[in-house]
Amino acid sequence: MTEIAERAAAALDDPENWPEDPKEAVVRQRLLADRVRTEPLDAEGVELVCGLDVSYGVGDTELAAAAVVLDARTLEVVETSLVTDTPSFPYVSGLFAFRELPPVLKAIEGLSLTPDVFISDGFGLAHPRRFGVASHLGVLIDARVVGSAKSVLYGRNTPPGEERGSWTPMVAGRSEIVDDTFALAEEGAEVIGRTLRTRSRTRPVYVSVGHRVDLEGAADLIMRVSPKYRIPEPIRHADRLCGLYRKEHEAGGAAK
DNA sequence: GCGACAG
DNA sequence: ATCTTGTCGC
Repeated sequence: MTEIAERAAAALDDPENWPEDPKEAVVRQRLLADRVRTEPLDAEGVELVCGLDVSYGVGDTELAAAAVVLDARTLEVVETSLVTDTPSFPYVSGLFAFRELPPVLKAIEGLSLTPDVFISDGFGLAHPRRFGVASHLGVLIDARVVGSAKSVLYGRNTPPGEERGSWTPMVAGRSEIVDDTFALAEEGAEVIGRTLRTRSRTRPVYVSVGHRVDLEGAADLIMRVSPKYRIPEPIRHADRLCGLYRKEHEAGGAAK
């Protein structure tokens, strides 16, 4: 078992990590948020990237999580890990981690490789308490994690240019940001993420620091692993994998 | 009080 | 997230 797998198992076993209700969950987030660290990430130096995603079944009774490791250079899948589970926490915007991390940690536990960085389908610092799933996961297993979300949760956003590679900062709090002149935002307000166009004339994705990466490196990595489609390849693979897996699971078990 | 609200 | 056919575009 790898060190990361062991830490994932330990995080799952600690009851302190899994509050019963939203109220306690918020307290837990505030406590752990202090542990988030930002450090430089050399996107070009990454060799193994792991995409994570969760899919849901009908009636809120089952979900599937996938961890897919890709060779960052060729973008070929080198390992996959799948797991099915039962939701034990309701869906509450801002408290994602308490619902999705249990199965995700189990999927990570099943990996035999050690990815250089993980990509989570959600936010990191671009969160009301600066502690979205990406940061939460990173802190629990002490790994590098990048957050890549498909829609906005928190902060001010400005649409980037239409071409692939264009981006604008996501800003929290009061800012003097006006239209596309975000230079002012860099000085006064807090930059919590990046609205990034991974594909020309297609909706952008929202990148933020999860844990032990910096925003520059995170955005560079997302661009590197999204050469063709809007959604980063690691996430696309994880999405497809757990989606199909869950479908087959229902088809075989739910004999009506 | 009135919106907004990751997957 | 999920329920769902065709359709416009490269």
